[in-house]
Amino acid sequence: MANETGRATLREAHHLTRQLFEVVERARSDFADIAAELGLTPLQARSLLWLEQPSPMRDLADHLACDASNVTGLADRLERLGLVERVGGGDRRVKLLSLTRAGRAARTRLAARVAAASTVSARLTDAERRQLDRLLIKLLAD
Amino acid sequence: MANETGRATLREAHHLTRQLFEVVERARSDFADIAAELGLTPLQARSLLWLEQPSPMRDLADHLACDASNVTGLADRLERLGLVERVGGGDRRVKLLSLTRAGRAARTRLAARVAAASTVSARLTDAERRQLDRLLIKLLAD
DNA sequence: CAGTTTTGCTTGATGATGTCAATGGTTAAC
DNA sequence: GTTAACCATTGACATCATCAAGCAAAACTG
Repeated sequence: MANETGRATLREAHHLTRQLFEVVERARSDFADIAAELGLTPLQARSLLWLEQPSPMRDLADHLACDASNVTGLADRLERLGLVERVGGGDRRVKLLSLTRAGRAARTRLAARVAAASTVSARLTDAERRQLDRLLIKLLAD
Repeated sequence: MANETGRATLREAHHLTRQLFEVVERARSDFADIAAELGLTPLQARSLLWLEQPSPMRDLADHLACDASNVTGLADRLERLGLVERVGGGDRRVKLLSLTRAGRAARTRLAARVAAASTVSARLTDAERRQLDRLLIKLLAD
């Protein structure tokens, strides 16, 4: 690890990591732009897209991998924007976040824009996509 | 784009994008952990690593791709931690951020930990790294 | 059944980061 | 030498993150 090859590998790894970050950063930025077009933050847009079905706030917190108290504020803002509403479920502890009519419209627009902008990997051929898939799977293996 | 192939491609692209995010998220999380070990936020750690030479706050703002006013607060916090200090350069408008002795020590520790944890692509063979490099370059092409 | 624990949501405190607009001091450009 | 551009700071504001505390409802336990 202290020889020439080791150092070269480290530099190379760093280079690859930086490129990976750049690709993702670009995708993230594209998504943020789309969200901003609808006056939403990325997190709000992600929530909207995920809320295909009325869902417990707890589940949304899990999906977003954030604290439950965070979702309270998030839901407050989305509610103030008229995009979601809190409705009761069977369990009276639980509040389901349900898209309003306006929320569904926003979600549809979001989805369409995201799909249209999903050119991230449109630059790759089928074979290249399969290659990338294989590499990413290897990187993500436990 | 409305045929079977088009739809399949879209799904596939989404799948790949999600995997890319996951890889980067893992790397980001690893970095955040390392930063946290030194009581730093990721942004503070990035700044420290970048401050190899005393540099204008403006340059740091450019590197971090954030507003200059943001760097003021960032520098305040790093200064409060005793890791950097503001020193004057030739241009009296400019303030250089310069690592203190403690800052250099922290930077060294950070760099070592980052290098050791840079196993993100250590799971790939040389050939696979070259493949990944080629694919990422294609994704990043303008 | 009664008492304890767990769960789901909210609230409040606190901190880091992001934006924007305005300011003061300095340099550069015309 | 006046004007324009630049650097850092400040203040107001919003978002997102964590943490601790609290309440109500459910689930579990003896």
